Amino acid sequence: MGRGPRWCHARFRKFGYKMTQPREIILDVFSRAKKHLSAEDIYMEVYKIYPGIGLTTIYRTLDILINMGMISRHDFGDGRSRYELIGDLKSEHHHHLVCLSCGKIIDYSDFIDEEIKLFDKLEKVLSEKHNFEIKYHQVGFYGLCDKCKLTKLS
Amino acid sequence: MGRGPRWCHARFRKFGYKMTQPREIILDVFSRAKKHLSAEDIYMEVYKIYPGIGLTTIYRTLDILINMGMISRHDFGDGRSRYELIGDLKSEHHHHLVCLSCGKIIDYSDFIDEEIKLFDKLEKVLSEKHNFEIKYHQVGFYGLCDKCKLTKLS
DNA sequence: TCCTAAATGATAATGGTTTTCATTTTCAAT
DNA sequence: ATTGAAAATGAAAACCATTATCATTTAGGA
Repeated sequence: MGRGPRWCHARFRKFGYKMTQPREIILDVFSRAKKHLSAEDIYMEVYKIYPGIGLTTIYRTLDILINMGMISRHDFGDGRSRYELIGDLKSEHHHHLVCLSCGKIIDYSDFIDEEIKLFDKLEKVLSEKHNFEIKYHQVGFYGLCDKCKLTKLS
Repeated sequence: MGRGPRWCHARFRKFGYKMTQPREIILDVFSRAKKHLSAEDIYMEVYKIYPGIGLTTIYRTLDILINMGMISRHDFGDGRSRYELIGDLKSEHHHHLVCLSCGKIIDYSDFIDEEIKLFDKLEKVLSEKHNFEIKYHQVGFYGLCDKCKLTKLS
């Protein structure tokens, strides 16, 4: 609901963009994704049904979707950006555990209630104090995952 | 105190590294810095007193300092990493407001008490639950700063 | 002072992302 | 349905932060 091709078409139009097959497929890939996707992840998925696709188009579409507020970009420090749909429950809070060694990313949802309360308050105060329009926030805990913790003992 | 060249020399030795002039100057640049520095920021500062410096040495020294736990790396999504000394009051909490348009970064310290309490708890629970060794955490609010908010109205 | 491991810096390579540009596609107006 | 201007596309080259290579220099214990 509100996610079909028609709805998207109108949404694209509203922003002055055209709806194209590559864009539709990219959105479809996003809606089926169960994790954060890199540009290349998306490229490879789209390629399966649309081998003519170019990486350039992936990047351009990502820019557009970010502009339209439909996806968010994340940076986990491994040199490549990850993207995910906004609006899904899973993406409402961008809180992660990131392994500095192997790059593994774990989403967590502990203490979400407490966090939401604090972050709502923070967002309100910060945006007023610094005259900042806050779009989203990100929380990352960085360290070593179970496996890499063992490796590092050598 | 505990920051002089002698202290650093011993600290480097302890990790099997040698103390060199480039490294000493880089540390000096850090200690005088009032904000997060990019590799090139550091390069340009060091260049003023040591024109023989190479960018490669900057990057290698940054790796070493991170390994020794003397600096931390931050990623604000503009494609280049920033670094700052650990141990200064200002760097104890890596909480920032980042402008998505101009890249401006604001450090804030509101609600720090409440945040510390929550993050201590979170760190404890998460590290146990996921068997993760947490080194540090980062919080970022992303949006538009006062100036860019106006620009975007056009 | 000497010796060896470590550090250095010029250069080239890497890899994710952007730019360029000639061609193709979309879609509102006809 | 056809048309035409504006937007989108993809191949290739450019970009740029960071990393690897390697011959030369330096640090610091013996």
